[in-house]
Amino acid sequence: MNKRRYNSETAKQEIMEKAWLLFSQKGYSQTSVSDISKASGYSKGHIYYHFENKEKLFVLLAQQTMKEWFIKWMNKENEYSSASEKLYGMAMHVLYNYQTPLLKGGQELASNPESSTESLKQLYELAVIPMGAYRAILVQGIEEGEFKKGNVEEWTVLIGTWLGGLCQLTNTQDTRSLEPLFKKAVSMFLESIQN
Amino acid sequence: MNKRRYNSETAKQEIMEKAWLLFSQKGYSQTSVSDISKASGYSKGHIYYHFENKEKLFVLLAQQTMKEWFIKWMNKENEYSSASEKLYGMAMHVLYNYQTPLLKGGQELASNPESSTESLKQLYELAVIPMGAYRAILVQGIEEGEFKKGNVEEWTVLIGTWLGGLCQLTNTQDTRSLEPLFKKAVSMFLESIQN
DNA sequence: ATATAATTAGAACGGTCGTTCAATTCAAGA
DNA sequence: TCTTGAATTGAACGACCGTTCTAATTATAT
Repeated sequence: MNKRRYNSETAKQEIMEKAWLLFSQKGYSQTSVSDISKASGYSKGHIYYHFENKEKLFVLLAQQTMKEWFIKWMNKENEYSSASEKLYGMAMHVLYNYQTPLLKGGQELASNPESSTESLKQLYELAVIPMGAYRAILVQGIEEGEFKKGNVEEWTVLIGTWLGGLCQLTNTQDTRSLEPLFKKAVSMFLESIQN
Repeated sequence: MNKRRYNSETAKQEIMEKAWLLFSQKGYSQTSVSDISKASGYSKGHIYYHFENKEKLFVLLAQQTMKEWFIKWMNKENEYSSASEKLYGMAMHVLYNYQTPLLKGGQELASNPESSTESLKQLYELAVIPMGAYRAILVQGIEEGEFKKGNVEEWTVLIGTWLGGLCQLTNTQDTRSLEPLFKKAVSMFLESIQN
């Protein structure tokens, strides 16, 4: 093959994009570095020029994905005023932006005894982010008298697991068609916590 | 090694037990046939004497697990009379008997493009079983006037995803300590559908 | 023009994977 | 006792894994 010279940074970006796609589709261990090489068009050696190893590449992508998810939510949050509206908005945000396939890869990596402890820690910290966002909404609702005074931690976990569970459906169903279901979940949840 | 002769059926059983354990702990692709061989004490060749291949072995275990889950529920169901009680009972049954780790392996297998279509179909049929059990409870509740007349299919999916999402917590938290959370989810759900 | 360093490809490495197979042992029937 | 076939092993196979290394190419600075 020719050793053309291309912008190294865009190369890195392209590798990350293709890797993200493959990890999402096939999971962590079922995606090989060769797969990423073929899909991106860059040699295996070049991938290792940019990234220390497969595990670190994955963690980086997971972090980036979660970061984008959070920033995107922060930008959208102000569109809603009441905590109830925010909860509906969050449900839609989760439906359309929460990348369950990639996180599934994270569980895979996490359950592998050979994963480095540092990666495990980093992945764990990732899971905390959405919970924080949920909690913030619930706290606002309580403070403004919109929601009852209740066990915030419990509520946070409950809405988190519900939305997470619903997200699994995106594997088998069209995203758009799931909107009513997500909204229904929120409305049922609100029935219990609203004043 | 000596080629001792042992009861072949118990050998098969022991292999299945160890395989089940490993698949649950490490997932599908991270569990090798060699792992199963070492853990069970039977040679690799002997595993292939009993099972066509790794994929079929896994599907068999998944089917068996789900079957047992369902039978166990059927036996327990009569302990509860009202549909509401049954829903609480089901939540506990799911918490203590729903083998998420193994099903995680199922998702792994399902997302692998090289899995045989037959295995995929069999895994999909598995996911239907618990939904049927949830639906039955909801239908009973409606027929006996305990629950509102509502969209049963929607309710089924909603309680199913909620319980499924909550089950993920068993990966990081003690099962016993999750009881209140599961019960709280059911009580919130009931608030919305009870007459 | 030359030297140096960054970049890129692809072969090579040691290992493991799922699977197959020949060889062997054992139990039971003839 | 001899034969047959089921049971069992472990070596062997080809493929692929993540990673490393060498060599080649190119850009840049001198």
